[in-house]
Amino acid sequence: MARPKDLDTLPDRLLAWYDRHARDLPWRVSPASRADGNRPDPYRIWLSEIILQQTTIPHGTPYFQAFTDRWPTVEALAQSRDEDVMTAWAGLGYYARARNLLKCARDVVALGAFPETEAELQKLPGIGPYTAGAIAAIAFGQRAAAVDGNVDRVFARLLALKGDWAAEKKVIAASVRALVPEERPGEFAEALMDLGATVCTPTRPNCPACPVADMCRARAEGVPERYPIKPAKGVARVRQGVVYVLVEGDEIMLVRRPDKGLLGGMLALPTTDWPKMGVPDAAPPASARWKTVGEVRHVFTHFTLTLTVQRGTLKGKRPDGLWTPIRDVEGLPTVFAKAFRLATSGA
DNA sequence: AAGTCGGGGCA
DNA sequence: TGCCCAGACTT
Repeated sequence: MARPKDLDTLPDRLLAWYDRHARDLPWRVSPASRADGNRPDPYRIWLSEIILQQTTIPHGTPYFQAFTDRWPTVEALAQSRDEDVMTAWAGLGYYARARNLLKCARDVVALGAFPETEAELQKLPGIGPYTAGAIAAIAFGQRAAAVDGNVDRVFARLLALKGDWAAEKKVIAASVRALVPEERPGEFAEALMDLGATVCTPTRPNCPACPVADMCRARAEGVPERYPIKPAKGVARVRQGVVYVLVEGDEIMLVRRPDKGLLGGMLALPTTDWPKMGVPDAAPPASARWKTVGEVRHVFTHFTLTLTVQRGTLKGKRPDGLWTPIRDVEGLPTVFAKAFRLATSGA
């Protein structure tokens, strides 16, 4: 794959910049510490990469601390109960990550250790092209590329890529792979991501602070923030449903959602479905005197959900469910936490 | 190749 | 409101 000759000095210049400007992150071994012979812990690198998939560092960091405090090793995590991991993950989103996290931990324990190559890592659940490259490079010093959203943006600008975004992303991946240095491949990956996160930012890139600004075609064109050029998204979709807060005494009825699909495997309140079109069929979990207490609105990636919150006090026989003292409720995904708060606050 | 899958922060 | 964030998996 051909690449502009003028990117040849990028790795050395980027690593020199990284030596002075690396972010200090809980799972990371700094350049100075690496110089002292310290190496990243593959378990912590893997865990941080899974947590940070499509997740900001401020949001993910407290979860990383909580997970490593409670499960300091992959062996400890592999032995934990599924419900405990799902509860610890509640609020982070993309819950398939939590299910795959546990599967992966158990696979790794069965293997005896984390595999060290990109290809072997990518066979594990929850580890795709980006994460495999990141772990191989950062934890095992392999010459692998880790192309995340930051790196896509940095290279879209460096090369001023104007074509179809899906096709340009392949150009970027090939360009980055060709540039990964033999020495310090992991720090090269970290440096590219730091550059994107702190200098080559989405809306207001700080080009004067960029160590490779002179190589940047978007900078030369004068409007670097115009890149990357992505296709417009479709019209926003809206759905609606009903969520039921069924109470008896000081206990509330919860349910466990099926593993597949939206909020899979998570603790939840009973609901109707929320069809793509029209209104849902009423599906209260028991016959009771239901009163509407309000609505909650929640934005998912590809639709906005409005749930009517109905509250009922049970008089007859309890339906099957996870009846839980109201004060002990934890581990609900955010949309249900909103409904729970609405129905139990001041009422 | 296109859809699905969360949640929070910010312009 | 729309976009972004250390993307992966399913169809």
